[in-house]
Amino acid sequence: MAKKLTPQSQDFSAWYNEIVYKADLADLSPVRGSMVIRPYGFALWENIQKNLDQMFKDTGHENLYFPLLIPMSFFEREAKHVEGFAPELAVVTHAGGKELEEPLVIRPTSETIIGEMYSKWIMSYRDLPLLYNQWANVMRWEMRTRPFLRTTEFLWQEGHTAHETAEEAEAETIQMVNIYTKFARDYAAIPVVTGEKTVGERFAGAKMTLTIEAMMRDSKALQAGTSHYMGTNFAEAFDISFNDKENKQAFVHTTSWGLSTRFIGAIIMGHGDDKGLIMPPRLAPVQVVIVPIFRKNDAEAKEAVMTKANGIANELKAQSIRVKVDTRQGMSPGFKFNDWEQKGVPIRLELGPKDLENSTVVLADRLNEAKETVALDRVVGIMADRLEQFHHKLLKRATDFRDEHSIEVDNYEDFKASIEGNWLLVNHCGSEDCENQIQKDTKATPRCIPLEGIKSDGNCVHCGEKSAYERKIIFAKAY
RNA sequence: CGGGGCGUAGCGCAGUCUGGUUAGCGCACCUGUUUUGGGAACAGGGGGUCGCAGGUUCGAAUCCUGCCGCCCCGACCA
Repeated sequence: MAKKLTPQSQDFSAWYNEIVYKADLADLSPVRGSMVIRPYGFALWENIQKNLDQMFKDTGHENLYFPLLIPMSFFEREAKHVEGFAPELAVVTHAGGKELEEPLVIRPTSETIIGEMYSKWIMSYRDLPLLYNQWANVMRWEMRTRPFLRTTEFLWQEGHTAHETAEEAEAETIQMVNIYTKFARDYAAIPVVTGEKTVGERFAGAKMTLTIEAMMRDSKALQAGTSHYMGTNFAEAFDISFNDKENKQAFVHTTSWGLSTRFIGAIIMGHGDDKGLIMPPRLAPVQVVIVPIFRKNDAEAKEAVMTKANGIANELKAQSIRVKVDTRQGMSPGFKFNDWEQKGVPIRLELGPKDLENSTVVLADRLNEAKETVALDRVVGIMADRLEQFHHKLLKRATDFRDEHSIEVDNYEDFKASIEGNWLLVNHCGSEDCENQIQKDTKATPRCIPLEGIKSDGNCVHCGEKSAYERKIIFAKAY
């Protein structure tokens, strides 16, 4: 713990790996590529879950649960889907001491088994729309893994809806990406760019993929949530048909949308600095930490300080503020200050004998350099407002950073010169070959066609063909 | 699967080239004392199949053979 974090500017990846372990978010597990999410990390995930879940329910969705194992044959029904996932499937071939007749796949996503069940449940237009979501774990056997960003097993929610018409399903797809956008901005203080994936970057089997893209502090992009319109592809593969109002058979239009524990990676890299994490207050496991200060052999002072610290904590709890009193023994106050800064707690109160004499408390804000002294009888009253301000300061900081590192370029020389450290807004022809050449050249990929982008119909930044979109699209290096 | 590297205490490493008593250092951990308002100091202490198996030798962490595992870079990906 005494060791300093590697500065972001020196080695961003090293910084990331160190802070994940130092802040007690996660630990390595014995199985390659999978991790243990520790209480501090899991509390963050629980806060993500709780708030997103409410947003889903507010828009009419219900939760349910599908099983982990899926028959292998299901993956062969939708050609593009199997093509997309085949290399990264983990397969169970033996159980109960015998080889299974048909191998079972550990779900990499649940479209197929959900399709199977929906085909039994949906008979009539009266059964539609079907608006379900599940919180689950999934497995994808990735080549290279990193804590939270890409682990073999990860936690997520996957929403799967079925609709009567394309229009309705598309509206759902857009509604859900908008929920992700709002969640990222209003809870995580991350100003994502929302847009559509190009054909080459679409989800396996989808007709439209919408994404939220977040800029990390090294200015690389992280896809933080996606919402897909599947058309009738899955309905046709799994025979999800219904009788419409005219008593004609029709296939349903389906959507799916997901946000995973990767989002924790977005919070770490989107806000963190050289001191460690910076937790967005609305999701922070601990919003306020109180560090009591006293000498071990001064029982009277200890008693007075602890009583006051617990008193403040109880009053904050009564306002539903998540507060912790650091009662750990044998650690110097300086150590504790650094420890909580590393963990990214937004506001820290330091309370010692000197403060009690003056009826004050020292308040340190994770985003400010300077500390301030606040009257003891005011500190509880200002806290909710301080946390609100913290959220807005954090969001502004991230928004300014994103905007400073987003630039328009209109020729390939400038593209190559500025791709390091920036998101580039460019005209593009829409060809997958052209995308691939740019990636080979620069490691940058099309992140999205922003929903609210700069209108433009110029020529492709790389090949000079006419733009395929009526707006500029974002290219960036990504995680 | 191509290229590179590493397996010695919970973590990070030295020792291996040139075999030799009890395998060492830093951090972490335990006990005590003094400390405590920005990562405390001192003293004492616990903890090891030196990746695994075999071989050479009076003697192997060190030399030989085989195996296993992990990490980094690339192609793939939320």
